[in-house]
Amino acid sequence: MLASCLRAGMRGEESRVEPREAPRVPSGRRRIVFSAPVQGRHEENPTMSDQTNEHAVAFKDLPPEERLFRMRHSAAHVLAEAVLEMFPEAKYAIGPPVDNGFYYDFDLPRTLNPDDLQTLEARMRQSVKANLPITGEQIPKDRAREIFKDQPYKLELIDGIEDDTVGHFMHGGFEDLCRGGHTETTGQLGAFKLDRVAGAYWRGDEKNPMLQRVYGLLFPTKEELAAYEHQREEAEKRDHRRLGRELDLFHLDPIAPGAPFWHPKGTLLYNGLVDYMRELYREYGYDEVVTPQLFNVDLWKTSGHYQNFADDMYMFESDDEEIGVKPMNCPGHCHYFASGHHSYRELPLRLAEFTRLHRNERSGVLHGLTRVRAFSQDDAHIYCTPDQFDEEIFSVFRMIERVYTDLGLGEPTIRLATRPEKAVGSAEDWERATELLGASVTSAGKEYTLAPGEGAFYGPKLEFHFKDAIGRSWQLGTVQVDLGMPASFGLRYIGEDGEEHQPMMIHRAILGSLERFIGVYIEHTGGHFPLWLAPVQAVVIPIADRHLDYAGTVRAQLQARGLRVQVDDGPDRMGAKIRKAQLQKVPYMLVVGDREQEQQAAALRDRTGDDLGAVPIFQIGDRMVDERDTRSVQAR
RNA sequence: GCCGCUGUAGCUCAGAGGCAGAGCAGCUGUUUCGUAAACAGCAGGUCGUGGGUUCAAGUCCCACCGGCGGCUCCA
Repeated sequence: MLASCLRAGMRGEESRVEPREAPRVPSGRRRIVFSAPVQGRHEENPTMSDQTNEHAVAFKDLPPEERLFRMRHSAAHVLAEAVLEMFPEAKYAIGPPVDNGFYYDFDLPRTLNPDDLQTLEARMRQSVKANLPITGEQIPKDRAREIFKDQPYKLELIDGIEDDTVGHFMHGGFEDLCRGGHTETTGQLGAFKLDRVAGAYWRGDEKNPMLQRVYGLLFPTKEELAAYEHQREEAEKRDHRRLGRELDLFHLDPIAPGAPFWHPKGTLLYNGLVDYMRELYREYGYDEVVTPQLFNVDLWKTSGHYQNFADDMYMFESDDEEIGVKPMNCPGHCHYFASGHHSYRELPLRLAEFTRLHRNERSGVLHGLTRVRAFSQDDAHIYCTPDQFDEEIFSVFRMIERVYTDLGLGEPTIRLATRPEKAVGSAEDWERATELLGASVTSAGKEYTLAPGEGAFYGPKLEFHFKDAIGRSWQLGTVQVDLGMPASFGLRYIGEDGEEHQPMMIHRAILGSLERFIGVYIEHTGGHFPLWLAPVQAVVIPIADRHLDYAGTVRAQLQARGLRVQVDDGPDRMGAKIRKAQLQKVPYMLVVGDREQEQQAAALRDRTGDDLGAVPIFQIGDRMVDERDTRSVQAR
């Protein structure tokens, strides 16, 4: 059964949509990519007809996504033309279309500044105005080598192409090595704008020289370009670093790079999520443990982390021992497992841990809460028999679904990450484990796409990605099979047959790093947390000082029901207090004046601005308790 | 770590060789107010740090440290 499901699942690869030539989708900040309309063509080995019949179908008759792809691709050429004109000695590398636009990489005699972008953009507009025809043909490699004899990057690209001929595209006096996909003329570029210049390693390898990458934005119309820029501004308003400060949730300081200071309100949010996960752990049969922070490096040598990640671990000497601060929980959990005898009756054993992890991330990658050096995870390791494997994976799927629903995250998309270059275990084990994971996804009625070579060193993994409120995709949970540690830690259990067996081991996290999750969740909700997670659930706003006592009574009544309620007893007028609460995104405002005091009520207002009229306090309490206990995902 | 940009009050920003500024936030006082900002006053700074040029340096130069945007990495 698994095998047939497996084949079905593997087909997911074909439907995978990725920007061609674009960097792999990504990481850290780059994980946040606005969803792209660019659809997949065949990236590798385009057929001859693709190129010789470049303009066989009129540009205007192409599907819109193909037109956009070509506009962006041609814009990259026009950019390179402008750069070569500005710097005749420039070496040009690659210039693909990407989400939202295009880029081109150059090796230049000096660094570009923002004024240069203006100049280049003006020069590009001249090419657009000239409306030059873009022509392409297949030429023999030898001729291409002659044409690009002064262009080392192009020569390297030519060497890497397997065919006997390569694509050659021209417009005006500009020529480029290119597999094609272009507009008919330079006048068909739509609305574009040079965006920024950034460094990028040649072929993405940090051992190679760093080139200057010029990014451009490009959309079919001015309106769409403006809409994208507007969306980017909106995204900035949701930036968790900004909201973290505005909502008084956390701060970062150079005194502890990459280690957030959680403020009281942020801590409520943090602990709210931890409490929630603990509740699920009880329901799903997990056992929580607390293992050490500091281990003799022997542990990390056994697990393989020392060999694979020593540079990213904090290490120091103490009492002539070499100590490594824990970057992951799994070796500690394996050590716990190995410390006792286990019967098959104890399996599956699901060990969860929330304690703090430290990873010495390189300074350049740190980013708010989404890339930190100190964090904790809703991390767990499942030790089970081979028979139990499927059910354990399904159980994790159910839990993920539950969490996504409760948090209002919608349906995740799944990627299956396969064997990386640095890996433990045999190729056969990898293949088997990868198949198992893929099959479990399809038999759970879900689909996945492949992420070749992106697995952990100890095993293949499933990644769960969710799309946030403004269309950006984020990786959250993972499920991984471990092919190394059960053996390297000598894990054994006694089976029904009385013999020793090696358990299977599954790593899984649902929210992943709590820090990162909260960062993502802040941006997803724009700070409008559901009531059960809101640090302050209601603010009581007295109209005049004579209502202060009554406001205090209201707060006490609600606090008695376990609600987090504050009274705004400051000197502001009511309107200002409402504004303040609104900006703090407090779910409910309870305005109390003479009339409300009379009726033991409050004028209820929610953060969408709706006035819900005078409501008796006990009813407000009922409403809030219900909203909290059902974990209602309130409208924003 | 690498490339580029950037660093002035808690926050957002102006000042670009010649006395360190504004708005918001904060504090004090007046106002006691009916659904997104009452009014007045006060306080707030080694202009990221260190060095240099200059009669004079937020301002020019160098180094370092943060931050931002990319690249690389992400167990």
